[in-house]
Amino acid sequence: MIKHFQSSATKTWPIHSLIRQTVPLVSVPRWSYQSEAVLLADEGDIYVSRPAKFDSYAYARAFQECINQGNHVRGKAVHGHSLKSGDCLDLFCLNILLNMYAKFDVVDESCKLFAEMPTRNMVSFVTLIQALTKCGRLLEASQLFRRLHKEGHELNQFVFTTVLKLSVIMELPEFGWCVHASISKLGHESNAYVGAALLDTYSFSGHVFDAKKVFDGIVGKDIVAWTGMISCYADNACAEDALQLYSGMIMVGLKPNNFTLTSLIKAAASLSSVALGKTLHGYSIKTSYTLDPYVCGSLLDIYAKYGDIEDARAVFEAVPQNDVILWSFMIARYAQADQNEEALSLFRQMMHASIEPNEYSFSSVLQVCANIRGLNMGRQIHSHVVKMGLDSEFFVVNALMNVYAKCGNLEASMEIFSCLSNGNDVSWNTLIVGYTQQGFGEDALRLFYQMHIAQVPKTQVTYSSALQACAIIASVEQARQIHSLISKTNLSDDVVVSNSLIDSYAKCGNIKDARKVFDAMIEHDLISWNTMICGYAAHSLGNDALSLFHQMKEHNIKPNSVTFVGVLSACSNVGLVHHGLNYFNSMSEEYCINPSMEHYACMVRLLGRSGLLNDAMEFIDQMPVEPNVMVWRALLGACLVHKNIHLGSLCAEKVLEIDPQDETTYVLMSNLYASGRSWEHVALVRKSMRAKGVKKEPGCSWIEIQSEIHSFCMGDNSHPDTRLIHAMLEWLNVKVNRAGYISNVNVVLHDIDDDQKERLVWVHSERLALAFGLIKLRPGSRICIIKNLRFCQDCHAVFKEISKIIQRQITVRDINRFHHFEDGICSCGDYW
DNA sequence: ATAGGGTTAG
Repeated sequence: MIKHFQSSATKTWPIHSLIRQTVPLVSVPRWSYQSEAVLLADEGDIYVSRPAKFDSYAYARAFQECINQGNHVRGKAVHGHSLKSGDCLDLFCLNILLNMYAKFDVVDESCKLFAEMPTRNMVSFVTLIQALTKCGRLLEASQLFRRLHKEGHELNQFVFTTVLKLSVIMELPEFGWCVHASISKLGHESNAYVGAALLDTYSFSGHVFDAKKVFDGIVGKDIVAWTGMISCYADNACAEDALQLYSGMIMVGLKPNNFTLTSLIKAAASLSSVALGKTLHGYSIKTSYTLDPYVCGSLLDIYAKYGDIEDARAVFEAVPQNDVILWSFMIARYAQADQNEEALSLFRQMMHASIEPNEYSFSSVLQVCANIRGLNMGRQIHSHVVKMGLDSEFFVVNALMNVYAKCGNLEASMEIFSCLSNGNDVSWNTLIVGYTQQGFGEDALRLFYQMHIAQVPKTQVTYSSALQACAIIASVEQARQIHSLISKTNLSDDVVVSNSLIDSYAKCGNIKDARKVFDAMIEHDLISWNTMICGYAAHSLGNDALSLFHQMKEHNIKPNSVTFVGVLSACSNVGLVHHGLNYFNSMSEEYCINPSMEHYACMVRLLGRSGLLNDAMEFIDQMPVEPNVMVWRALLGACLVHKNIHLGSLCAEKVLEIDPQDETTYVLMSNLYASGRSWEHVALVRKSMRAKGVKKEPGCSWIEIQSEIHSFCMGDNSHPDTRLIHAMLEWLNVKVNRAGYISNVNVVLHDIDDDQKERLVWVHSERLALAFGLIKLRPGSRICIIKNLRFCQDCHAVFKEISKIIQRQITVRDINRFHHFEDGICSCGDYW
């Protein structure tokens, strides 16, 4: 009550008149006290009764004060008063008002004012152009510049810096270069402000040499000019020049500021010199520039990319954590390093600190959801994103699509995609990669062709995932079509795309075409060599794989872990036990590569297949790590080939101890018992499978006829040509039997009479596919069949016979490898 | 008196 009274009492006293009196006494700088017009606005209507006439200068002071204080409401009130009182505002004052509305982000108000102004000068134009540039209305800004030019206003340094900045933001450096001509003509080139802006234009378009010419021409180079040139070098892969220029700058006695440090750290990053980064970090700490978010950001960048992510974390912890960019950056790096828990915990902390996540934070945390296949968390964040209105942000949308795709919910991913008004290449790619990774090769390829028809530009990612899709369904025809599309683009020499082509041809059964692509490549990376070596290994071309491995070493390419998986499995496919052991030992001795489970499994397979079952067992005993399912299963496979029931059941026990649901093991075990005709054991295995709810995946094979995939399941009669197929099978049966072949019906799991068993194997999916291929494909051409499981033993033997009888090459890709049949022999040497 | 230059993340 009292307070209120006192305040209203003060109000009745005209303070501004008091201030006017005090000014001469205490000589405060002119602009530091409140102007009368501001007070007038604050006091409101009280002064309306008192006729207060203000001149334009008073209003100008008032507006400027409101700008400085960021007081939006007051600014508007003062403007309102001037309109009501009819006080005149001259051009000078109106320009400040233009600027005020621009600063308060009400550019529409600025535009309105600009249109209503009785006259305008160059300052009015410059102010509005800047305002429009800042809020992204670039077209209007450039039109305004044209008008300024047409109306014949003077072109001074301010105009030039403004329009140069516009040219960079519009990504039209050519526009900036045209302006350069006028700048030179008017002699503004040597001005430090104009020079720095010009420098930026050239730097942006990568014209380092022209930038340097501008820099050299600047008279009285200040820290901004030096920093501009340093940053130009740093941005355009001339890090050494950046550092050299920096020492020149030190020599003329200038000290780096936060801008300079940011560019220098960036240069250090492009040299991947963490040591230099650390020196600059030290200097930044001394000068407190680490408090600058930009300096901090570039330090985070260099540590996370080339050093230790924990160093980056330390930088992050040492600064005030109120910058969403730094948070997002840390989260993104953790997500990329697959440190998902850390990324999530930071995201939670950020929310807790009431820092509003932006599109970057959301896309990073969504990447975490994709990494950990966290569908529920992804959904939660999705709704959060929608609430914040960020669901149309490009990166966020693609990250969301990626989460759903990675979690196997391709429908949801597709739904987001179909809601996009214009899906760009990344969203198409996300979808194609999603379908490919979930194993839906046909859907992925359908999308690829839709993308092609929609004329969306295709990238490295598009082609490699489409080729991967071809590999899944083993469609060599479509791989060829995509290959011819690629050869018409500038990606035909791309290493990643070429590597995908090699892999795709190899997986489609066409190892010769794979090699052609390999030979045609201008340069090979480690992946090219690995892909080719592993391709040869899968095709049992062990000697080709090993000779390529030696060529690789001659080219001084250092093999990695994957190379040795290829090399060792090549040895195991062709039974090179001695070589294999040598390569295995050289891995750790020569190349410092620790053997992984895959390498151990390769070795067990190598020893086991060659009949050295005891050596294989000994090898397992000597492993420094606990063997996993893969290793035991490798030995079990060898036991099956060599019919060692005792060791085989031991292996099976080991596998089922680790993974009681491993269906392959049950199948292998029943095959093993069946081969020894111990039907009670087979029955036990089947019982145990039923008890544990393990089901045998149905055998399925497919074959491509004129770019169309035909698939067959065991005993499948659903194909329209089923009658023809069965007639063909009957014919083959007679032919094979006449050739003296006796069916190895052990492989059938059921305890039924041999006649029935034989009928059962004659409807195995691989035989159906083969019969269909024989009907449909050109006589004499190679037949290529894909199977989802391991090749059946009996079918394998029959395929060998058939290849001899009909004198045709047959290729079968099973879950592990390729089998090339020719004239009664299989490339696998009957070990698989 | 009013307008201007350079630096961080996919």
